[in-house]
Amino acid sequence: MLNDKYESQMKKGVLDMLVLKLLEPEAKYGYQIINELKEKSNQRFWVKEGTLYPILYRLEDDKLVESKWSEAVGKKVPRKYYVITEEGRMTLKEIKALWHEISDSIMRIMEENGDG
Amino acid sequence: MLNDKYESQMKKGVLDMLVLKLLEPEAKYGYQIINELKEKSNQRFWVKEGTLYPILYRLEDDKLVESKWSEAVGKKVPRKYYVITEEGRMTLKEIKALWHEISDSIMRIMEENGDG
DNA sequence: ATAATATATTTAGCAATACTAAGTACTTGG
DNA sequence: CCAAGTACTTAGTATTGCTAAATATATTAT
Repeated sequence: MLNDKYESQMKKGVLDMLVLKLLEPEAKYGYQIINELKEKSNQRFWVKEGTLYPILYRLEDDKLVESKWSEAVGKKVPRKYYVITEEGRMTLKEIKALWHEISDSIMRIMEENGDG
Repeated sequence: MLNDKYESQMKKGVLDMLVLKLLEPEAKYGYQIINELKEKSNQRFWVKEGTLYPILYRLEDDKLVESKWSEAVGKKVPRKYYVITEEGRMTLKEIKALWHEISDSIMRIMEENGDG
């Protein structure tokens, strides 16, 4: 399907932003982020692990998040929690502003009448 | 600059849509499309030739546009005009709807308060 | 005339990122 | 015991926007 191609391209760049946004209120682990993304977007951002984890590693390389393994409480599977950094919060604000500017630009062009 | 990276990623997928949109009212040639994109987006979509022409070739491969060289009127530089096809018009509608859905999804997540 | 700028298209190669697919490993329910 | 769910990792691919340069003609300035 042609639309699938456009859909995955349109997601580029915004996934980082969405992940940072989900981490804004509190630290979360990978699997949890995947599920929240899926739910909050009505299944539109249904990313596989192979999509999310590389994003998290990138954000960590860029110092926008930090990770900490959970203490072994009981017999739980270990979880790697991601915490947004101060730099991450500032970057999130910038990316968000950027996204609004770009989508406003797109909207202006797309809603224009042919004779405008 | 970190933002430049996000900006070019965020443009992915939407440039095809914008080009189709500009071709909707009438046939245009490459250079003209570049200038209109630049003007109508307040210089935000200031694409280089190496960005636009491959997009046009792709759209042509996908049968969404057709191209015709201009007749040699006087001593004008030859121009290759791109004409949107019927399939292109239908696809434009679909991509536009898709873009609205995706950007609405993004908006919903981004404007959410931390407490849910 | 000559040089510089604008118009106009083409192409090679790079970097970033979403995707598929598979693998590892532990826990829980039937 | 076996299947399904949880949780993380990694290899490899395709797409696409970008840089950069090459080609060629037309117009404007010196």
